[in-house]
Amino acid sequence: MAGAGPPHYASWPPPAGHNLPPMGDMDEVRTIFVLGFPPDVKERELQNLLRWWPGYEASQMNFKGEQPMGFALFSSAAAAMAAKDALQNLVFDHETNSTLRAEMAKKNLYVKRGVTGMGTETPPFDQSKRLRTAGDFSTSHYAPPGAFAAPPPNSWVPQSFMPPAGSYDPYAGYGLPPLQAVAQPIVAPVAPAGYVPMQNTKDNPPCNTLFVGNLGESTSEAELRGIFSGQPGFRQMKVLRQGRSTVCFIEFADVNSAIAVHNNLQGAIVTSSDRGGMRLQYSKNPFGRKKEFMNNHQDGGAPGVPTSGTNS
DNA sequence: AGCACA
Repeated sequence: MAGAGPPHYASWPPPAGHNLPPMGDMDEVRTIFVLGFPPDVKERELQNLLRWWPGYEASQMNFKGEQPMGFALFSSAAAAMAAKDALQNLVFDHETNSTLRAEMAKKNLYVKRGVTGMGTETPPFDQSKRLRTAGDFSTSHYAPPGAFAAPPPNSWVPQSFMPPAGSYDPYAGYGLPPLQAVAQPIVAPVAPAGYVPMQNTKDNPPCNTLFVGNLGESTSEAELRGIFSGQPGFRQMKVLRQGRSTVCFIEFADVNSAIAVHNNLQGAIVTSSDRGGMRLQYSKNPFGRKKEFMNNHQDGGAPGVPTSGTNS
């Protein structure tokens, strides 16, 4: 099973800058996945945030979970990557301490062109009951209606950034200045206050999602996020309040990242909790995967291995 | 100890 599975992230062109292939292959993932929005975010906000970006094609906000999830499609993997980096750690809303986290999506956002019911495509994550796109963009790229003269200040938008009008070079804006320097993470990395020996009986087989237990009801999500969000491979986390205790799920990009954190942070003290150290276990069900029992006897034993999409 | 989301 240790198969060298197909890479989740298609191999991008190296950041050499100018040797980029003209308009990436169509099978490259050129969609980003953005988390960290405040719960009251509007899809329009995502669109207005991204439509300035070179190569932006469409976006969609998914409100299914506790946290809104944004997806945005770009004209190429390079453009998507650049936008992803630009959004990384962007403070979206100071009031709610919302800091964005962006990753490459696993699949491309499916943009419904018309209302034609070709519903066989599978957009990232859940099948869209709620497929929304940028709306009406009949031109190859979105041309702003002219309402906005200047991008919002204090943001990632480089000065040289102008929505291209006629000739469109998706790489014009690439090789951008180090944008991360502008957007400071508000989720400061938090080092655990200390460690407590934690015996972990009854763990599950390793997978890319950790289950965090032994957390008191007072446990602060911010502290957890501070501890975990900086860990290599961190994808997302979800906190669940269960009466007088709290549990938390953390998804990582791959099983190895989860294993590392499982070992390194075992028993780490969570200050806001009143129970000392946290217990880290592998989740019974990885993020985004349903347990399949009777449904699929063929795939009985690899909890950590997502059935990577049949990319047709 | 407590395992959601799809």
